[in-house]
Amino acid sequence: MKIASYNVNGVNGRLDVLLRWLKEAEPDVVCLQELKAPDAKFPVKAIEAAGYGAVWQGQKSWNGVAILARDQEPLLTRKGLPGDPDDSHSRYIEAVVDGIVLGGLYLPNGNPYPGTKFDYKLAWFRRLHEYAAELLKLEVPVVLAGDYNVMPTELDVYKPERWTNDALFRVEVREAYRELVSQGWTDALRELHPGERIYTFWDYFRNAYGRDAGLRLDHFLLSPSVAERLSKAEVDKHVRGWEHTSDHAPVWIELADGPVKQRKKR
DNA sequence: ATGACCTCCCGTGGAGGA
Repeated sequence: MKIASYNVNGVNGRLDVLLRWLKEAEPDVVCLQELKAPDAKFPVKAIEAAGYGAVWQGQKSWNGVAILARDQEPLLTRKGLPGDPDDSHSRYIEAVVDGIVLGGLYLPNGNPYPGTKFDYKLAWFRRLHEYAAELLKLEVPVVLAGDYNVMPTELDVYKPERWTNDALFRVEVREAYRELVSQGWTDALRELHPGERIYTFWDYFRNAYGRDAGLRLDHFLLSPSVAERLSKAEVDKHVRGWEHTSDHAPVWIELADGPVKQRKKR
């Protein structure tokens, strides 16, 4: 089972790129972020024509998340993260596909630091902590996938010293990510590629992609019963080199039908 | 230190992104 996450940076402006990648990569499930479209403008017909069922939570201009499933309809279980009924941002959607609970999330950017946007980011992170702990207690297979807007460690930034006061790399945010993982989640890409430089985002400025000046922002957190099935975790980096592409590349994991036994202990 | 680039909006520049 192949599960992907892709911050498309505008689902309509990027529709051709998304469809091209879907055809090439053939993921079974996709979590999308930054739809930048209201519910009524989600391109459901084109996505269905490509062979995917979809659930989505749109928003005019900003944010927006969706879950796609190949040859089936995702079973919607939640729209919005609990903990703040006044939160109007579309940043969390959840569905069950093939017995796995998929939480698709788009964590706030939080810049500039310091300020109200940074405070909102930390508050959103705290709500995610609480809800993620509840999910773990259920002891069901869960994947929390999306754009976390955090580089977890210095290994995840092309030039860490330039980012110390950025909301994506502030110590408070890295600590929040570390605490979340320590609840019992497995960071899938890091699990299979310890010590390796992996980026999922390259900004549009200064030929960042050409210089490989990237950031690792898009993460998969796996509950224990999913983590033992993890067989691959990769970034479709070449997609970032396409015309009219997003500033993020698609990221994906592959799950075996049962436990993968030969994983080295770390 | 700044800006560079790209998206969306009823726009003809501004805001937000990272």
